[in-house]
Amino acid sequence: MSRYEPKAIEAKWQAAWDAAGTFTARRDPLKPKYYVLEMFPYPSGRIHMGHVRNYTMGDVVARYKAAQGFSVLHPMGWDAFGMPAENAAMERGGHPKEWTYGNIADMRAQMKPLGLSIDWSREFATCDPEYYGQQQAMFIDMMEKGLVYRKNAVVNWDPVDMTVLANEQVIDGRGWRSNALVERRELTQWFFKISEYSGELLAALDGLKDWPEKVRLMQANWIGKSRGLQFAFDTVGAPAGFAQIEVYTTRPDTLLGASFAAISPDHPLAKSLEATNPEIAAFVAECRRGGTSAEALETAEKKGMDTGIRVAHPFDPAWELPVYIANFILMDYGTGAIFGCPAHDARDFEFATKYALPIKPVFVAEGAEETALAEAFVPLKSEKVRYVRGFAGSDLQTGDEAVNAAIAHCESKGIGKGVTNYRLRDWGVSRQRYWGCPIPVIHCAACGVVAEKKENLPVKLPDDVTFDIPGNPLNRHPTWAATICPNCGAAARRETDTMDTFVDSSWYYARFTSPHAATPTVAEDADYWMNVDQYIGGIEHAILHLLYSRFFARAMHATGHLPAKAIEPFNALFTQGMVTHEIYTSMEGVPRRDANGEVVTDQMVRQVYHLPEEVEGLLPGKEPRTFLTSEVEAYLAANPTAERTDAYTFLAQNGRRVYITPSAKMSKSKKNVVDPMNIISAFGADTARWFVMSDSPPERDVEWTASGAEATFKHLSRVWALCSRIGEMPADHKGEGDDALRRATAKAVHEVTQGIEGFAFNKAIATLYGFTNTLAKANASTPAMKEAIRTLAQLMSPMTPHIAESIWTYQGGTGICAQAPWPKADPALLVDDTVILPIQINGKRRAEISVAADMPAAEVEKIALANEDVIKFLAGQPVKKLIVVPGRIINVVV
RNA sequence: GCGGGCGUGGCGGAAUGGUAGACGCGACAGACUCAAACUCUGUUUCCUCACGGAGUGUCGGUUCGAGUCCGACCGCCCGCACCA
Repeated sequence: MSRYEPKAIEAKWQAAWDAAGTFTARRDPLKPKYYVLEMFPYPSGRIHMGHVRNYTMGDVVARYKAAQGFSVLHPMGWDAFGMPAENAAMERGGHPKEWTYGNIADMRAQMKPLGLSIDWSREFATCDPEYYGQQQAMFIDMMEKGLVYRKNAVVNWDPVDMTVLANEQVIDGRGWRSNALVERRELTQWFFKISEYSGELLAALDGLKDWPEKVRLMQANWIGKSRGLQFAFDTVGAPAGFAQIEVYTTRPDTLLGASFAAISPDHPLAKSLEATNPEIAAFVAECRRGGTSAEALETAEKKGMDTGIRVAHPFDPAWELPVYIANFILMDYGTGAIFGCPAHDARDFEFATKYALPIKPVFVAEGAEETALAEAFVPLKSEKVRYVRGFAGSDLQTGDEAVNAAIAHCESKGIGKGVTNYRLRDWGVSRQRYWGCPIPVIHCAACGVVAEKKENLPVKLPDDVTFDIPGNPLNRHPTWAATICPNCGAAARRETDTMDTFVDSSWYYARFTSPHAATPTVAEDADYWMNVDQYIGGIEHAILHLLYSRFFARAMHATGHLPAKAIEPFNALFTQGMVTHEIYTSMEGVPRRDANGEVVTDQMVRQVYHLPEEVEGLLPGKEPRTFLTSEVEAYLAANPTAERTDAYTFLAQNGRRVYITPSAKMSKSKKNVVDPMNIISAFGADTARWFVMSDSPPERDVEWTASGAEATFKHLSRVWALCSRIGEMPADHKGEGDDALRRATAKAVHEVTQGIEGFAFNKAIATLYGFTNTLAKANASTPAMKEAIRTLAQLMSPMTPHIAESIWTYQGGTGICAQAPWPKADPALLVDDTVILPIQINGKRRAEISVAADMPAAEVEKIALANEDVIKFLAGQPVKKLIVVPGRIINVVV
């Protein structure tokens, strides 16, 4: 064998796998199936290290499961609709379609050299009409099932870009792209009825045993179940039609502490009053302004306005409460109206204090007496408290008990009823954008909103659009929207909204089971391949994508597109950490200019970022770091917003000092990125794959370091050299220690298997390092050495498949390593004949003895007490207790 | 504010309640070399010449035995944030 040259062998083996169709997924009735899926990428055009880590993890699992005898499905596709393509078209011209498909081609070309075991014949992009046409078909099916509907909703409207913005696209009240002040507009929007499944989506979380606890918790909080009482106040002095106000409360036990009622500025009553009362109109308008994330930061101040209307307390018609319009009441939770109990709610307390409303405690701490409150008293509902103004249940009870008693009491008196509420809202999917899946409905003057006929699908996006003016190109296209009503045949107009791109990613996992079918799914395929056995992706999708997918699987089942067993589509979920890198900055002088462009002062210092490869002073082993210097301190003093840099080195090119900030997520703006393509061309894909799996546990962030990548390459080169050496051993070499080597091999098999099974890839790799060292030092017979290195190749193959194939073939392995059955460890070889037992005296290790593994405890005791060191440390003291844990440890207590 | 997670060498990190620091990086020493790089061999938690002692954020508890379990505190990270 010659030198280790990854470029040559990697291309060779990738071609060999392709030619043999090694990774083509097939329905095989004789094998158990295994479906591994990594969250598919957005085709930005370049892969990054995060992709490498994500897809390598999935690949390790896929290759391992294939070797275990599973029929593996490991597909790849593209989450290809979305705003960036339109933004690119607006900024640089061109068409989103060309931009997107061009990026897909580029990214595929960058991914292929990684040698992933992907069945590329199943590849698709969500912007393929074949894909989104099926999505439209399901949309229509869901309309029929009542899972899709239209309603008016308040949205963030960007008046410049003329589109709806998601909450996270609104920054400080302005559109993230246009910088225009965002307006709250009420528009008719399409919604998926995810709230219909609130209870089920919450309850089913308990069954997702192989999901991270954190994700389940985040989803549970997001769904936000609450149990409370809904009842009506009779009004006094309200306009016609508002004889009653429905309120919802989770603390009906505090009804006797009520001091006011409050309604949302968006409540129908508020709207009615606004029409006739200019003062109220002004207040309500003020509340509606902003209304985005900025406001939350700006001020938590509670504001309200007394409407003059009064309501009667349900327990005592003579007791009247004022009705306020308050800025902190949300219209779309509960009924949009509340009763305020300031004593036991922080918000109500703040409000009552401001408007001098009464604050009467309903309960006090167990054993305490009623006193004036300086702040709201809000103990856990599980805590026992003493009710001083209770009306149901015993005086001494927990909040939970009191709530239940209060609901029962009120229901028996005919005052309202117990209600379960959820925080989860219906999913608004309308987007006034071009590059998305068209909503397949038609607006007819006579028939209203009508679904397109299925035989007319897909409703394709027109190609002849321009992006030179803001707004939705579909809306201003001269002919596209013009169509005929599928119902009456009259001239009608297409819906010009497209779907949120989260819809596209809510069912792609199901489509992979029959990616080119003429229906969304095919029953036999979905039945065989679903569910996804292992899903891998970023924690950032913990809520939206994963919750939408869970909803969609249920909706697909309801419309006959998925079997019942697939309503929870992902059996196991793994969320991987990010790839991080140090950040390098230097200070650069820039002239400061006034408004006319005239230079005012010579220089001001600016922080500029540098790519890792620009920082040549960072030579390994040169200890380039020094702690804070006065220069850095001076810079920081002059630039209070600058990030604190705590170390520096030198930029070799011009001698400028470079400051190092600790690792952060790789990002283009900070230039702390390492291009996977550079790594692959320098060291090969196997090095990149091995490195991203080593060192850190996969759920945690991994720091990319140049020295770490080099170390990996060196290690693979050593394995290569070791393989050559073993290959050149004379066939009749006897050596010694065959048995020990077999034991070491069995142990390695066991530990690597455990490591992969448990998603502890870093530990599996640590084992492989250790085993390689053992093998390198061994002097066993030639057959034993060959067997050991073949096993090493197999154990390495999920991580470094190319070098593994070369070693396998060179050492006489049969067929393709990727298809060889995973090695099994002989249990007999995992147990050592003799064990070393440490001896503790009073819990401190003092000696050790070597005994037969199966030696009876009584005999072990004898040997331990006869040990020289033990005798020395005991110094004649009597032994109080002697603990022998077989195969583990001995503890002598004196 | 609420919820969750995490604190182990110079660094990334290992340790079913049973020898703390596997494995890797870095560092140090030696071999090879005219020399350096590469490569190979070895050392590397701290204190102590040594014997020995201390040690997993801090304090306390349970246990024959605690990084691991329990309680309080400190620090860091993440998620949610007017949800009545």
